[in-house]
Amino acid sequence: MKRKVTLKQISKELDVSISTVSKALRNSKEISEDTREKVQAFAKLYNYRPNNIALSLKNRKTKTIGIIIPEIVHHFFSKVIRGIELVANKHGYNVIVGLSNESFDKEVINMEMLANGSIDGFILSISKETLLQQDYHHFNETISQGMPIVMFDRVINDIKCDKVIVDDVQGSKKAVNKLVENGCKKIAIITTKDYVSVGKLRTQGYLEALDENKIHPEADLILKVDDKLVSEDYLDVLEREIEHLFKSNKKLDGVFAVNELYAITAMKVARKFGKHIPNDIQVIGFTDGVLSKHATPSLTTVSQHGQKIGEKAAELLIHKLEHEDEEEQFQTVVIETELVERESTK
Amino acid sequence: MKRKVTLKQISKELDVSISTVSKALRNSKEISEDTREKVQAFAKLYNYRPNNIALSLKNRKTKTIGIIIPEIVHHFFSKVIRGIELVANKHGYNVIVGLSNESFDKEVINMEMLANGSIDGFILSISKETLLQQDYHHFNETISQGMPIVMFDRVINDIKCDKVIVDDVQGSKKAVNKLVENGCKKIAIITTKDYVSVGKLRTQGYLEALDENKIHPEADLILKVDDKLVSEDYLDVLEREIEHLFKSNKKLDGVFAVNELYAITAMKVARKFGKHIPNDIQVIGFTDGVLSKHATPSLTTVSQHGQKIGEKAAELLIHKLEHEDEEEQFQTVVIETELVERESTK
DNA sequence: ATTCGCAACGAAAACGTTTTCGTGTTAACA
DNA sequence: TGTTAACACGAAAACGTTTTCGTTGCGAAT
Repeated sequence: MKRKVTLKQISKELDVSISTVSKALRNSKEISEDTREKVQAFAKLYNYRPNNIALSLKNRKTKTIGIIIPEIVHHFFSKVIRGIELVANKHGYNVIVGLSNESFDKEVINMEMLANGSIDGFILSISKETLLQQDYHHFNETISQGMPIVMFDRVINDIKCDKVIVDDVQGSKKAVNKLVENGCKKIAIITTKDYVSVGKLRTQGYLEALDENKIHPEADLILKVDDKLVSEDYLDVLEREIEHLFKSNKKLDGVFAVNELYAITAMKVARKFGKHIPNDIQVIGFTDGVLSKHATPSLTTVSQHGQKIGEKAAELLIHKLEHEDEEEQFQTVVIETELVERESTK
Repeated sequence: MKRKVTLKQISKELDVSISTVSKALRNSKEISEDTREKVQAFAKLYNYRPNNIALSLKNRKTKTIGIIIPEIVHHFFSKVIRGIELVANKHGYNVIVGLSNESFDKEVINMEMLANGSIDGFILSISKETLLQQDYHHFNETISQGMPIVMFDRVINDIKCDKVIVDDVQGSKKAVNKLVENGCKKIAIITTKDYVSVGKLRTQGYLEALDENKIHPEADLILKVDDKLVSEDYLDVLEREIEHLFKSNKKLDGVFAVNELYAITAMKVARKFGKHIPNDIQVIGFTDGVLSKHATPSLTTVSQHGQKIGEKAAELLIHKLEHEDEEEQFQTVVIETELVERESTK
């Protein structure tokens, strides 16, 4: 087992100083061609690679991006990571991942672990618990220590950082408008409680679209599911609530669900009630995951372009990291959604 | 913007030496209670946290695990990551993720990036291209430099490292036996080309199970899909090949697919041919993902327990890292599969 | 003969820790 | 009074780099 070779070892071996070795390897003109070749040959032979940690310490840059997300077993988030990793790697950055598991404490702990020198900046999406408690001190603290943050998807407006979001309102309007175009008269929305910012915005889009189409919103058609507790029987609860929605609205002919799972479950319930999709009821979801593509019938969705979100977030962060001199100003980039039509609509 | 405070700054501020500050913070008995309290109060006030990079350099340990996987937008791999992250965090480790995207070059580059001091050890699953080329020098080199590796799922036998695998053969036998028990006479397998080790093993399990049940294998019933090129029309090709399988085997009544996508597609084709699932044809997949759970009909699968695989891999690696003195010996842990029965079988 | 400039290299600081090994002061003891 | 031991602290090395600032030797110019 041959340990990694260092400058010091090379210098000892060749009987020159450490500085000479370092300079020779970086092709400094200070060093004679003779010794330069000698050093480089030796380094190549022993497969010398500068130690990243030492470089990080010296440069006070780690070339590493920290990602904090609520959950990784999730199509949207993994797509975002892929996007981040793609552009990060292109710029010579690595990516370190922390999972909050939707918990405030884990979010804080993970951030503290990484903020102490391990990374140059954060890309994150806020956990539900944090959104609920509205305690954002950890974000503000890391920012005030000079570490930039880029938030995506689940963001908070009054935090001084770049943001990448989806045009949730517009996306929802596209969906609802489609349903209206396709002849739906009674359109329900299955959404989350309002503390989840994206849920709130999508609900808003739904309401605006109804308004623009001169349709009166009905409280009965708005189902706000509480997904605070991800318990074992979560799916059952969800299904029961949707069943209740169907029962109390016999004439329901359109459903807009703010995520894939809600949409799939709605289709399941519809089938249970003997409704044909899309003839009796049309369904549109949000987030373009595997489920939507491979469900039967396949699901029309508002696609979020997770990978593009990740790419943009990484670009923003890296730009900030490599242009620290520029005056501070934060932007919010909106990634366009796209309505992907499949079999669950006419 | 207040930069992170260091020992040196504290020492200057309180007019003591750096050593005194360090010792005071670590509650050394060398330091008088007086100065200890003074230092700790000051440190708390300024929210002092030791710099991870400096610690890494000093201790020659980063407390970070490098993960290299072919793809992150994949239920199985993200579950594994979740498992790794879980136990890594419990032991105070962080997790840094590199994606090979099934490419040999990216795998090598990613490993080199991380191997130069950034991490203490690797957990990885080998890319298809690497498996195809059979070039394993990068694994052997990192190992010979004293950096431990744990491989999971897609592994190579003759590399000196710990491995965590699924009992692919047994799992497949469970599936096929189930189909036989349920009365299937003509059972097909949809699998990958043999260079994907798990595909090969699952095919082997299929054949063994047939043999044990005194069923003659038929070449026509074995469909080996080439997933080397993940092209645009990959799905179409897959579908056509499966259609061909169905056409040339009219009496087909059981399908065992080595992954979720193949299984789902098989069900789709079956429906196209007017076959009812599970009455006419029963289908079993491998890997327990979202698709299986939420498809209609929901899919009976051989569950791999991705999270458990990740947990075990992390345990093995961390044990090796924290007991470097122990004599080298490598183990291969087999994670049991489990047949999860759903609607696609009787 | 003295100065100058250049080529080629080395010493040392710095990044932020921890730890080993002094060192000076004081109090107790012979 | 002189020795010793405990106490409280500081200096310095080490981890592996890069970079600034010497320093040396030597040929050329004055």
